Amino acid sequence: MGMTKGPYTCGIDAAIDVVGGKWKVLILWALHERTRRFGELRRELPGVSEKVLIQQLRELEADEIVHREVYREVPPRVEYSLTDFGASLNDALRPLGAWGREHMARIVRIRATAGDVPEEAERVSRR
Amino acid sequence: MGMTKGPYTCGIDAAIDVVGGKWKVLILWALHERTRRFGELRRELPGVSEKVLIQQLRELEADEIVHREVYREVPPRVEYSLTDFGASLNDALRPLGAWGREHMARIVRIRATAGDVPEEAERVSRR
DNA sequence: GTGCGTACTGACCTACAGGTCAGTACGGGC
DNA sequence: GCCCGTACTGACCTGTAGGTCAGTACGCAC
Repeated sequence: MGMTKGPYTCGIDAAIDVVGGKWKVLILWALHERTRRFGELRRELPGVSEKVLIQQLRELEADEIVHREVYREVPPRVEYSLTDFGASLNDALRPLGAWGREHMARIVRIRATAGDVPEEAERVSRR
Repeated sequence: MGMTKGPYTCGIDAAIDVVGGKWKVLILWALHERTRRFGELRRELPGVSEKVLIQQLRELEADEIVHREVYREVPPRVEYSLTDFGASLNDALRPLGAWGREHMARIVRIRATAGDVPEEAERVSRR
């Protein structure tokens, strides 16, 4: 995804570099309500593979967004939670989530209507 | 990028589907201040290829985020601007941009320090 | 000693976003 | 007749994010 990009051109660039993985925002969303075990997270994100889930959790941990707590038991137990830093990121994402929720219907409608591409002649404005 | 994903799991998912291209947020950012010609945009986004820039502009146009105005002159002139819908998306992105700008130094520092991966033993908490 | 549940790890593969580069249409200037 | 600048288009290639799947360590229960 991102990771080790050169100096960012703007703040959004930097944020996307941190949260740009396929499942990362969903992970943040899931951890927002409460601490979760690895297996819980996997069940929470239908379609994610174990490999990628761990991978993205590790990256988020490296970025100090999530905290990983290992309990040396058998069978093993690992709990993931948001750090304060992660919580602040989640807050910053909230307006975007609200926008998406608010306009989801419109987006879906546009997507469904796609293919009705107007001819170039019609797209052009006469001067 | 996104395009025609199934029903979204949450609002952020939907928003990312719209704005998830490599250059799309930068395009929004550039158009936020003022209308731009195609060539201006290309110069504004160092590293973008013409093909991809056009592609992403077309997708944003299809999503009613940007407006494309063609002036039938020679040489051709095409101006891109934000729609009201696009402006609202830009507003929703602002907190994320602020977060990134605010914590950019930290992110860069973390990235630079990466490789100092603590041993598993040290990462584990004794109970 | 066989099988269980958990949280991983690693080799392998694939799809596709995005990059490269050459080509097109248009009229104006020389 | 030829080249210029602009805004594209399309064939081709590549890097890599992410998916599949098989394997591991660990103690406990039976």
